[in-house]
Amino acid sequence: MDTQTPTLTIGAVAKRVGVNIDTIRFYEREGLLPEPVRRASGYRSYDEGAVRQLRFIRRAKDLGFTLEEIRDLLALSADRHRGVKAVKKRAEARLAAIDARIAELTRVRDGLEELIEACPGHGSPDQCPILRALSDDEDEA
Amino acid sequence: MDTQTPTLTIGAVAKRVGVNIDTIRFYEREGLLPEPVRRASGYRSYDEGAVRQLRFIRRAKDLGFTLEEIRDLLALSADRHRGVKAVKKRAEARLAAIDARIAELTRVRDGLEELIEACPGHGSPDQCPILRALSDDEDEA
DNA sequence: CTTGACTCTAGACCTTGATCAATGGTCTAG
DNA sequence: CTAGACCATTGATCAAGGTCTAGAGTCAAG
Repeated sequence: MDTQTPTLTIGAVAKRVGVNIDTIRFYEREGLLPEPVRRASGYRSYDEGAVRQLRFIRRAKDLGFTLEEIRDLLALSADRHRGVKAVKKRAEARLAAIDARIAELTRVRDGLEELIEACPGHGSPDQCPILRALSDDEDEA
Repeated sequence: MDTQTPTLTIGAVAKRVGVNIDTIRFYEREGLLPEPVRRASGYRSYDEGAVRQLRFIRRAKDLGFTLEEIRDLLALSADRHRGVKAVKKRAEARLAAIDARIAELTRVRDGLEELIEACPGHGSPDQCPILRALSDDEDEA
C-alpha cells in the first residue's frame, strides 16, 4: 500500500485494465479520471491508484451506472463518512431504475408472447394477430 | 374503408398520430413510409393508410423492434400468405432478445441489491460494501 | 392584401460512450 | 543511429433515432 511513484504509461494501464487507450483519455476529458502527472516529454504517467479508479469505473458501468452517475459516485467515495449514506442512496436509485426497466420489459414481453401464441404461423396476414395488433385502428374515432 | 383521396397535410398526420413532423419526414427518408403524393405546391398529401402505417411503426417500436426490423416487418406484412410465417419468426426472435435483456438486468439487479442490503448507510467508506465492490483489487496479482 | 401559421429542402446537431485518423514527437532495443 | 513501437493533440466518426435551423415558398382567415 505504498504511495507509488507514477511509472505506468497510458498503454500499460490500458492493457492491465483491459480498456482502449482512447477510452482512458476520454474518461480524463470527462472528468472521471484525474489528470495524471506528465513526463518531460508530455507522456501521461500513472500509478496504481489510477488503475484502481479505472477498475472502479468499469465495475460501476457493469452495474448499469451512467458515466455521469459514476462521476458522482467517485466524488462521494472520496468524502469520508458523509459519503457512504449518499452512495447507498445512489445505489438504491439505480436499483429502482433497473426494477422499472425490468417491469417495462416484462410487460412488453408478455404482450408479445400472447401475440405469438395466438399466431398460427401461416394463412392470411389479416388473420395474423401480430400484424393485427400492429395495424388495428384502436384509437380511431 | 373507402380508398380515400389523400387530403391530410404532414402536420395533421403528425398531430393525429402524436409524432413530430420531422419524424415523419425522417421515416420517409428511411424507407419506413412510402413517398406520399404531392400537391402542386410540393406539400405532402396523406391518406388514412399513411396514418395507419405510421401507427404500425410506433407500436412496433413500443414492442422494442428497431427501425430496421420494422422495415422488414412492413415488407412481410405486405406479402400475403407467405409473410405470416416470417412475421412470427421475427416476433419470436424479438421475444428471445427481450428475455435475454431481462435476464441480464435481473443479474445486475440482484448483485446491486445484495450490496445495498449489506451497506449500513453510514460509517467509513472503507466499510461500505458498495464502494468496496467497486474498488476491490480482485484481479490483482 | 396582409398576417400568421404551415410546409418545403438541405444539412447541421443532439445524446452516450466511446473509437479512429492524421500528423508529428518520443522511447527503446539492437 | 535507426527502425519500429508508443504517445501526444485535435477533430472526425459511429450507432440509433431522431430534432432543429435557415431561408424561402404556400395557404387560409379577415
